Amino acid sequence: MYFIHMIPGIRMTAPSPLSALTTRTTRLFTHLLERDLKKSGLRIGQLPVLQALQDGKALNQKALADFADIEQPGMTTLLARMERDGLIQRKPDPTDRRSTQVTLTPDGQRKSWNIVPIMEHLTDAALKGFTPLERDILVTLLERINNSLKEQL
Amino acid sequence: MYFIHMIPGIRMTAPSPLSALTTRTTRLFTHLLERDLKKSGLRIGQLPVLQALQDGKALNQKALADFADIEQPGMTTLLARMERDGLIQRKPDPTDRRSTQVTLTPDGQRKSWNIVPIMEHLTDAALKGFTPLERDILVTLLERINNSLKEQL
DNA sequence: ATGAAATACATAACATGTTATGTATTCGGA
DNA sequence: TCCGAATACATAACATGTTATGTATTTCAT
Repeated sequence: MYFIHMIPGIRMTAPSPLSALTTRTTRLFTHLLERDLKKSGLRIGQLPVLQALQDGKALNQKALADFADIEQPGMTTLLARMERDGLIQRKPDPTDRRSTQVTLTPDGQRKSWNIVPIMEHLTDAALKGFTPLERDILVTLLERINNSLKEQL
Repeated sequence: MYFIHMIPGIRMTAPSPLSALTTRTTRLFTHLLERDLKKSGLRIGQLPVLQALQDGKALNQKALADFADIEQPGMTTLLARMERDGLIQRKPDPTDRRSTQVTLTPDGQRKSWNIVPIMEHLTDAALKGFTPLERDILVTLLERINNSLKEQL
């Protein structure tokens, strides 16, 4: 049986600038992730693309934008930089001349293997001292906020 | 007496890409906040500056950068845009010729009053259905993650 | 008192994202 | 079948942030 007051440090606070708190957390994650990815020559914006294409899949740019949850022009410029840096390849879709098939280069493939341990290490560091229950509570509460915010769209 | 299982929707999950969850939440906050601020002619990056100077205070750019938790060059360009848009004024510090005193213009002052209700409304929407206890738990857990991540810097 | 270090600001180059808009191709209904 | 709508991508302009670097001023230790 778990009691909420068993969560270390729990205290009753005044309303907090919640968006500022999530923003700071995200910027810390971003900063540390960029630092760790640097050794592999990767950038944080590239992660969703590398993840989506890791198993050799070919996707078009719209599908990648949807996967990464960014707009299409953002994906276009991201892929231009990744192509410039030799991480991906684009070739025309033979079945639809509007569309472009994107795949990882061998170098992109190789570098993508570094991502999982880096993410795991950082997540472990972030959740240091968390019980599995606390982690679940956090995820649940964040997802509830996410859903509430999506209703505002 | 509170039991953790009383938190609606609580369930035991596999480890989640926590940074992706906080990033999505932050981007939702940003998107909605930008939308609401647009009516007042404000942008999200301007909020810390308006907040720091709201009561007529004059701060130099370094102090504002520290307050906003961004680097100095980012604050320089932000203030250049805000000056261009008539929200702030810069004048040389008479006691230190390296330094610039930044103050809000009357227009900046006036617009800054719109911020608090907008933030409150969005926070209320985000925390819809949260008990005060749940809000406190979320803040506590996020602050613990923040502190753990800062140790990694 | 002076010279090295620290501080405040600016600028350049860049990554990452947005909205607005244009172009080419494909799809689907009259 | 053909024309208008939808789709895929590109480009421009911009906001927001970063690191690297330069310049001017101030501070501080010898």
